[in-house]
Amino acid sequence: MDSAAQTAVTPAQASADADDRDFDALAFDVFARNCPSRGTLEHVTGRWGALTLGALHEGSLRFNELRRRVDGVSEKMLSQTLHALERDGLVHREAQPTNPPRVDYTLTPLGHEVSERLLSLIVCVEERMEDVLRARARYDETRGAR
Amino acid sequence: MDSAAQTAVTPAQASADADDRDFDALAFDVFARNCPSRGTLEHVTGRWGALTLGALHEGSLRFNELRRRVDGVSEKMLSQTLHALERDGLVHREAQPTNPPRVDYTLTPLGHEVSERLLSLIVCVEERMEDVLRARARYDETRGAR
DNA sequence: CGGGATCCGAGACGATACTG
DNA sequence: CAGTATCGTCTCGGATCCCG
Repeated sequence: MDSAAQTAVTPAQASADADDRDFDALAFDVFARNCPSRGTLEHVTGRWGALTLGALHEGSLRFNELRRRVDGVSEKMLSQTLHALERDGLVHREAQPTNPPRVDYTLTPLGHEVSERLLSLIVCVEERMEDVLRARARYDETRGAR
Repeated sequence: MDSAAQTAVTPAQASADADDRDFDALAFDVFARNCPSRGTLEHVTGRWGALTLGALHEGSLRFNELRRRVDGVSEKMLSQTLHALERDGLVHREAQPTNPPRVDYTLTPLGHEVSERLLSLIVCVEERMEDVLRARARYDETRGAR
């Protein structure tokens, strides 16, 4: 696999002392303001994106099944979220022209890779939630609950 | 049946109608609307939370170092983000009463665990960014760019 | 059932100014 | 340097109505 985003560097210009920037060999640096990966990361980690991917990680789901699983999401936001994820190639949409209409949403292989990491994070947060709650109580006590 | 009635249940988790949830034994289900873990997850995965934790994963940083590392963040949002993360017990703030003032932000052990998973996700997205961009181009082409 | 279109309020966000 | 306070903008997101 070649990296298409790699910029050709002339030997004359490639001064070996690029010491100001510890380049980590990544073509897409999410820390840079204009990097497209920041947008995708926000789709993935956004309020509804994360939960949607998490729900689909268990298997294919239909629109209203997703709505029920992701408690509290509105039709609009779910639709919007699914569009963004589909556009980014993380979710596959399969519509069947039956009546009543039936549409299944599934993770793509790429989406599965991402959601696996995401789930790991979600589970980690869930498991450590008691620590978080204790830290919050301590913080609020010290600061007078702001 | 694993319904161990004695599993450590915190007083904070009061709403428990567990008749419909059979898939796991997690006390804090992020898919539930009122679960506090959802808030913490949003702090962690939010636009600035994720990048802040990612930046701190490499080591302790000062306020303005963070500002420079997390490209594009405003003082206000960085401050706000750090407060939320500190309150959740993910970031430790250490102020030294020197002149000029010096404040270091460090990940707590818990924060480190979380940021490790987060970084895994971030790196995954960065590495697969070319696939994402290709998927987007295909999507936009098919749909006529919306 | 599976959505799209529209309205509108709340909160996120950035720029600026000010403090210690 | 390390923030807080205030203000204006602008997006997010829910409610509602509508369609195939």
